[in-house]
This record gives sequence, structure tokens and C-alpha cells, in this order.
Amino acid sequence: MKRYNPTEIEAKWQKYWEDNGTYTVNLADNSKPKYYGLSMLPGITGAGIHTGHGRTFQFSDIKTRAKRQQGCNAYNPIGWDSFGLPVENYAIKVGKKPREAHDEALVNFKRQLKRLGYGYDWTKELSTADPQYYRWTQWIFNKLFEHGLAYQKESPQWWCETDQTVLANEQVEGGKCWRCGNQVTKKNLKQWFFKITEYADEMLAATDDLNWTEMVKTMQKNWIGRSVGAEVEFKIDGSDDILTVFTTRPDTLFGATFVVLAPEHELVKSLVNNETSEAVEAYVADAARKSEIERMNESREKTGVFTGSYAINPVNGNRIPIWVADYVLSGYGTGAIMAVPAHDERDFAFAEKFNLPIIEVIEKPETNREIGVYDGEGPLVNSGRFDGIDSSDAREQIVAWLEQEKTGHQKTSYKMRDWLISRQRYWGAPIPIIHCPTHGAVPVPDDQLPVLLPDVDDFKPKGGATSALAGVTDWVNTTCPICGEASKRETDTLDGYACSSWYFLRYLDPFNDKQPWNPDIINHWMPVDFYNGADHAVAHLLYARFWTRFFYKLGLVPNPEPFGRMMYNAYILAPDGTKMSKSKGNTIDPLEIMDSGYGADSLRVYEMFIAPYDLEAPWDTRGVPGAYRFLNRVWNLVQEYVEASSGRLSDKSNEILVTAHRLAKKVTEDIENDKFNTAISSMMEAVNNYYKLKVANPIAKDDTWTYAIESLLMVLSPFAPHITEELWRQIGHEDTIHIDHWPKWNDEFMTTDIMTIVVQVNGKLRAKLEVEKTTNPEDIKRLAIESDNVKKFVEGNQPKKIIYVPGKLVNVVV
RNA sequence: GCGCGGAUGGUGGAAUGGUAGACACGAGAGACUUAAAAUCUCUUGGGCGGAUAGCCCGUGCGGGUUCAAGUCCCGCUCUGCGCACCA
Repeated sequence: MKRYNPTEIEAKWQKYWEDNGTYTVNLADNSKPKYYGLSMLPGITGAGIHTGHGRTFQFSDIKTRAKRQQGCNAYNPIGWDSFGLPVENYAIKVGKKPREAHDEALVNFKRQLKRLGYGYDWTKELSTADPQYYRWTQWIFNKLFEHGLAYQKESPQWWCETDQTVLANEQVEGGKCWRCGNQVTKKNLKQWFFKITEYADEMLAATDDLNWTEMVKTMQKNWIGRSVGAEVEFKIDGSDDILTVFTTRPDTLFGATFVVLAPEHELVKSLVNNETSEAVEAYVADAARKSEIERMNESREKTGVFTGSYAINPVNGNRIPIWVADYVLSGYGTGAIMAVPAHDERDFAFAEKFNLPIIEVIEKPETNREIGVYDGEGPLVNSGRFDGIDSSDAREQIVAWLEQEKTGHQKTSYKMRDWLISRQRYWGAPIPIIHCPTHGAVPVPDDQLPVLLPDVDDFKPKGGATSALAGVTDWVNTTCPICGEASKRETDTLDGYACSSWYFLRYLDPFNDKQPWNPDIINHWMPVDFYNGADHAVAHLLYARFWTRFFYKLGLVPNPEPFGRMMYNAYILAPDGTKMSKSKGNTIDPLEIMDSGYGADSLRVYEMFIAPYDLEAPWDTRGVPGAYRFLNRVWNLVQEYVEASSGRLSDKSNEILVTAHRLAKKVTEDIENDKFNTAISSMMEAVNNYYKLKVANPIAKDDTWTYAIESLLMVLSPFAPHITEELWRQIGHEDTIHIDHWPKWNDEFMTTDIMTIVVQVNGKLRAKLEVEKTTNPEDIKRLAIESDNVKKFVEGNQPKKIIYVPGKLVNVVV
């Protein structure tokens, strides 16, 4: 009898799979149904992955493996998110050039992923920093530019002083840089944007129907942040200027007692007079100096100054003061609001502090009379001819009236801003633009792509709002593609997120040098059937959706949404219950565990068994040995089968078949429903069962045990691909278990002739009955009330009711 | 503050409204062994009990619906995550 030696068999089968192209997919083969499984592109930011990452990759591996075994042409590719800030920062940290640092780090990444036995098609590996890849990223930039979705604009932008670059809104988390965690400030700069807001509405509308983890859908909806309201025009008293405000509550218009502008609002300068100008200018200058985060952290104590001017409320002609305050944000709506202190908390706080009038225009419900601010619905008061109308109806009527008077209109606003994509950093795809004195920003013609990133010795950011590329004069100096005039190249590079917004399409045609992909292949393979990750719930997924929608409009992809099922999994915590991180030194290297003799399969089984996918759970160092014990039991069980004599039939084989067929069904359904932990526990249960059953029914090479052993190996295979391949061969098969081998089950085998009926009295368990499946319900009820322990609780009373749930329980109500 | 989750043994967790605690870890006992490791078998929510007879209690707290509630409804507490002066 052979002993289970993971180290030996895992190396052997990994080599076999590679040599035989077991996971190499012919993308042109349409003879089988397709299945496209993917985990988010790994970023090369350090020397490798930890067990938390490993788990993330494994989800798509298992889904894809199961489908491959079930007869699909199943594709699980791998590649590297090589461009961008994280890689460049890593390079600075290790004191090497980005390319060099990246390539060196990649060695360990690959070693880890290969040792973990993922069923990747390594022949189609890609990297976003490969010129043959970023050539097409630049091509996509050109297409966006051509369609007016890439543009340059000067505006205040998030700026990270540490990383010396601007950041997209999605990359600022709680006022801090997503990479270095330091506070960001705003800087007025001319930058490139992608017009993602163009798709805000349709992405929002499509979100509800996505088969995605609910939390991610909610986060995306909140991020898009659609608000339907109105823009209302206020005349400025004594001036021809018009002040437009945005509000979601036009029904409260009669309650507006002042107007507030953001400090950055363009009209501020023209509204001041001799007495107020000094104070207002000081206030504006102060606000500009402070970062947004400082404003936020200052305990939300309202500050502001009066401009000296007044606005006229269009509905009632009231003359109300115009203030400047930093609680109004310049980037949202019109950067100006009408303040209704009676029905908005922030306005109320401001009014209280500066003694501004408060007028109630919505009647508070009886129960809420006490509270100061009421922001709910109710009949209008103090609102002229709209009095008595419920606020929800008044909303529309007031807007209709404004539209008629041409002093306002309905308006939808979004929190989402356009995607800022220029980075003042070296390590990225150069933005393929040439600045011509005559023609302005001119895209580099498609046939001249890629614009290669030049090799430079000093790539580090110098500050001053340009990347290191600005110093490469013979690269910067070029001629205009239109007129040939001396021009300069754009020296900003593309946000790394841009590079990773379309990789799932390139995977389907990675070597195409004529076009980014062949639409015929994409039509067959898209969308991605299963996508998962533990990060990037907003930015990456929104960007990828945006681009896919754009490609859809160009007829380049068959579906506006890139990802079918998107599963957002939780991270595994370190044994101490905190987040695993390099800096804390509490990460666990999968190589270490595998090298200690447990092998990849035990690690893989534990990673799935530890908790459901969406729950954070601390790493238990005793977990892998536990999984190893289970696999060892499988191994020993199969060894008995290998050594058993053939042809003998066990006489009482029914329970073995019940166990086997139930298991096949359960694991199939669990994998389908992403319940990987219970799939494993049911396999453990079945194996425990087989150990008991083999005492009375010794393992033999009969139909019953053959089905039990083979189906066990097949359903275990996506989780533990090496041991199952080895045992599959040992029991006599010559082909790989990983293609087209999945058990069929038969519901007829899933029940025994005897069923257990639970007997309750008033809902409490009092007895159990073992009866023949064919027993009729009346007999079961009779047996139930006659059983001794039930009699004791019924105590001669006549049962009021007897409820029988067929095949399950009897509840006697007394 | 708003939004979305979560709360079950010593631990990770399981449970279409129908036997709460599957499975695993840990712990304890036994078998094998000169011994240890490995392996195999059994026990393991708390309490009463000689009992693997039976009973009582038990899924964060307080109510409710139901023949029956961890599960559904209402009101709380704590906690994780996301967003956060978005008018």
C-alpha cells in the first residue's frame, strides 16, 4: 500500500498537465459550451502572494475546473497588472528600475501560482506593461478621444504630495491616497479625463439586474449617486447675474431663507461690496489653503461669511441674503444651494449659528412636533397657492411652475465625476497625444502605436506636476501628425486602472497584432461567466463596465456588461484576527506551508473549508493539518479499492449508493451556488460514512464501490486536483480526471426504505419513529400518539390537532 | 448621520419556517506500539441523572406572528464594512 506523499505527486502531475496542455484552451473551438472564469488581475506590488490572495484565485479555479469536468470548454487565464503607481512605488522601495523590479518579483509570483496547481492556461499569459498589450490600451484611448469621451480640462484635482501625482476620485479613500495612505490636497491642474459620467444613468439602471454580490452593487449605486431634483434660478438683486442652485427638494422652495455658494464659486467675486470684500476674500483664500479633508475633520462646525448681496426667490419674490460657506461643495450640482433651515439639518445648523430666519413650509406629523428639523414629507404650509398639497406632489407642481416661468427646470445630478486618467508618473502607458501649436492635442495615429515608454535611468517623480518623461527631450520633441510642425508629446501616463479595464477581452485573443481582439471570438466567449476578487468593489469594476459599454456601442463586444456572476469574497485574516499585511509581518506564504510537506491540495482544501466565501475568518495554523488528515483518509480508502479483488458484489450496498449519489448532487449544487465550505464538509461526511460502511461491506471492485470511489474523486477534483488525478490513474484510468469527468446521480438512490419521523408535542421533540416509506399518514399519526413518551405529555387529553409533514415530522398539539 | 451585512459551543462554522450545533479544530478516553509519531474507534453546548433512559435550559436583548422561530415581523444593543456637509 502506497503512502500519500503530496510533494511527489504534485510535482509529477503539474509537469504532466503542462506537458500535455491539459488546461490549454482552443478559443476557436465552439464544439462544447464555453465557460469563462476569472479572478481579478493580480498586481505585482511585492515579492508574492499570501494565503489570503491564494484563496481568492482559488474560487475561479474551482468554478472553472468543475465546468471543465462537466463538459465545458472552460478557460481560466492568468496575467499581470504590471503598469501603474503600485509597481513604480515598489521599484523605488527596492531601488531598481520598474521593469527590472517587476520582472524579478514576477518570478516568485509564478512559482507560487504554479505550485498551487491552478488550472491556468499559461500559454496565454499577458502583462499590461507589454508593448503588444499597451499598444491597444492606447488604441482604446484614441477611440475614446475620437468619440469625445477623452478630454482635457483644468480644474482642482486631488493631489498626492507623497506620490507626486494626481488621483482619480475613486482612488481617494477618506481623504487619503489609496496607495500611500497620506492626506491628499487639491491642486488646480490641466488633466486628461474619460467621460464616465456619460454612462452614469445606464450603468445605474443596469446595476440592479446584475448577478453580483449585493454589497458591491449597493456601493456602485451609491458611488454613481443619482439624485433627481431641480435647478432653480435666483435673480441677484441689483445685478443682471443669475444664480443657479441645485436642490432635490423644490417643494421646500418657499422655505428658502438664504443662499449659499461654495468658496470656489465663480460669482463670489462679483457679489462682494466694499464692506464685505475683505472678509470674503480671506475666507475664500483660507478655504483654498485647507485640504478638503481638513474641512471635513473640523467637527463640521459651520463657518461662512455674508457676501453683502441678495437673491430673489422666484416663487415669492423674497429678498434673501447670499452667503459663502465651505459646507457647500463646488464639484457637485451647481456649487450653490438654496438653504431651507426648517427642513435640512445642515442649513439649520448654519441658520442657528448666524441667526438667519427659519420658515417651516412642511407640516410636521403629530409625533415629530418636538424635533427641530423635519426632512420628511407632509402637506405644504406658508407656500402660497401650494398650501395643503403633499410635498411629494408639490415637488412636481413647483418644478412645472418654474419651467413655465422659465426660472428653473428638472435636473438630475450625480455624485460620480469624470475619471481622471493622467498620472505624473513614469511607469505607465504613455498617453498617445501630441501637442501641436496649431492643432492642439492630436492623437498619435493608430498605425504609429504603440507610443513606447522610453527607458530612463531616473524615473522617480520630481514634482512640479510632470512625470520623468518630461526630461527625455528627444522623446518629447516630435512633429505634428497633421501638419508636421514641431510639437511635444504628452508626458503624463495613463492611470494603471485604465490598463486593467479591458484585459479580460485581450485574454480571448492575446496575440492579435491587427486589432485589440477578433469580435468573432469575443462574441462567443463574452461575458465572463464568473468573476471574483476581494478588492476594487468600486473603481475597477465601474471602469471595466464603462469601457465595455463603450465597446458595445462600437459593436466590438456582444454585451454591455462584462461580468455575469461577480462574487466579492472576503479576505482571510491573520491568525491574530487582524488584516494580513506585509508591513505587519503577519502574512502566511503558501510556499512555506506547501514546502513543509502538506502540499498544495491540503492548503487548497483548507482555504475553502475555513469559512463561507463572504466571511472574514482568521487563519488557523491547525487548519491545513486537518485538511491533510481528510485527504489522507481519502487516499487510504482508495488504496483499499486499488488492492481489492474484482467482481464481488456486496450484498447490502444500498447505503453506499445513497451516500454516493447524495454527495454527487450536493457538491454539484454547492459549487454552483458558491458554497465551497459545505461542499467540503459533505465530502468529509461521505468519507466518514464509507469508513463505517466498509466494515460490513468490504471495499471491492464492484459497481457500488466503483461508483462511490470514482464519484468521490471527481467531485473532490476541483478542490484537490493533484491527489485526485493520482488516485484516478491508480484505479485504472488512462486519461486525466480533469476533462469531462463528473458524476451523474440518480434521485432514486437517494432515499432508503426506512424513514425517520420526528414526533413533537407542541413543537418540542419527544420521540422518533422509524417507519417504512410506504406507511400511510394515518398510521404514522397513530403510531406517533401511541409512543410512550408522547403519551406522557398528552396525559390523556384529546389532541387538538395533529400536523403531519410528509416524510419529516408529526406535531401533536394539545 | 446614511447604506449593506453580521451576532449560534472552548474555536472556525452548519441548518428550503420543521430533530439547533453538521463538518472541522481543540480537548478527553481507548486500540495498535517496547515507546513516540502516524493511524483507527469512541466521547465532547450547559445543568439534573448511574445511564449511550428521560427531563430542564440554550442561537446578542425585549416583544410579536405561527401547530412549530436561529430562520419571518416590530423595537433595541453591540459589531464589521462601505459612503460621508452630494443639498
